[in-house]
Amino acid sequence: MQNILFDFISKYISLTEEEKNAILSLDIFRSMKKGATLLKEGQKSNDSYFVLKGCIRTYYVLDGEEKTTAFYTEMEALTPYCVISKTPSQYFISCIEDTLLLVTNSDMEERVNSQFPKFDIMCRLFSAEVLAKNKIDFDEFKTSSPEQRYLNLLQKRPDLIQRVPQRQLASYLGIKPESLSRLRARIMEKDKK
Amino acid sequence: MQNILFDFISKYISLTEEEKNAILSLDIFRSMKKGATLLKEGQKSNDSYFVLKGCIRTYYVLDGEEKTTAFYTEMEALTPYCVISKTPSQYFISCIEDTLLLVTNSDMEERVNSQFPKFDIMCRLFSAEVLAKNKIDFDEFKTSSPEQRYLNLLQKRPDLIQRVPQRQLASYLGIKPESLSRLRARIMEKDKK
DNA sequence: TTAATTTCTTAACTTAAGTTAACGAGTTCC
DNA sequence: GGAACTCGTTAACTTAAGTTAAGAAATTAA
Repeated sequence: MQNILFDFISKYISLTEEEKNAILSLDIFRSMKKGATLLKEGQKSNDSYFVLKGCIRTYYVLDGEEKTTAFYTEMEALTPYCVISKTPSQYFISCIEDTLLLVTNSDMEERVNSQFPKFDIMCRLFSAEVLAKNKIDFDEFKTSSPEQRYLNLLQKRPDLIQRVPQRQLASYLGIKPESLSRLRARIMEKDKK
Repeated sequence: MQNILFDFISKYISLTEEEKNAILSLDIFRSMKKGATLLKEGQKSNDSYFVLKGCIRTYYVLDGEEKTTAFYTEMEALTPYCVISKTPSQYFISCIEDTLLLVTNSDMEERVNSQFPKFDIMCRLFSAEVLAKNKIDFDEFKTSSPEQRYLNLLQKRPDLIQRVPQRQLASYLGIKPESLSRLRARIMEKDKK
């Protein structure tokens, strides 16, 4: 279980045994059940999440409707905006599957990072990478139609389409569930020909 | 001119005179003319940008059409994905106005950061903040209609609507220029009532 | 300053997403 | 086991974005 984490970290920095032990001693591994809620709208929090196994999502409740905007799966991290801004969260975070997470809080991070400055470097490298990738994703979203987005997802993250309920997938694609159904039927029809 | 930068940095860390001088000695200030191109599709680069004054945009050329996906104005930073991935860029970057920039390359950053580990901390804090904000922006985009996006932009970044050509604004909002024109006319009509 | 080019707007038409409603197939909960 | 709910799909209808085209306005280049 730890190995998943250390393999991931090794992509950015190399760790000594001492540093590995420091991480393990933090007791940040958390196992969550499907459906469990990590953060609620209106709530304040200092916790960041890193998914080792499973899947979590962020969603808003707008006009009584859930709008799922993002999924985080293996080796993806999320620091909610409320952690940065110290304001109540605008969105919910919950587990779509049984999920194994790292949960860290900002105090803990500051402490460890000041003890091991190397972690600052890792965080910098990791977030620069995620930032640049997010931009590409956002750009792609802006420049394509719902149908193209769906086909694109089918290529790049076929697993998501399997593991996520359709209605969540729909709002992730920026459309209504009925439109996703129709769009899928349209694609099937084309494929037949 | 430097003060703009140091004021900004002071939001994250405090700098000694030595550290300030180290930054200044890097010779990273660049003044660009309106229309100048910073990065082209297909090109490799190690340069990151930080806008001190003016405005730059990123755009793709798809089917011979320019698709502008992002604008960066005062105190906003961009590290292109090609810098991270070491692959040719998928998008262009150019100046919409006469622009004053910091241009840093990754070697330079590594050197300075290793000399002043404090900079790693700053980069970590800054990118964590930008990352969390980008997520909110993306979420907002997904959960709203083109018209809502435009009204939202009118609230949050009225300056952009002034300084940016309509057709660039349209693709930034994920629609065609004709749709933006129509949408604006629709809003005007509503306002009249 | 004029000519050329690009930009913005408007209009008519097409296409697809939003909306509302209905139905069958699971799920969850008494 | 049955009732209440939720989920995914389909259909009919509404609304708005995409497309094509044309003309006026603004920019740019000669």
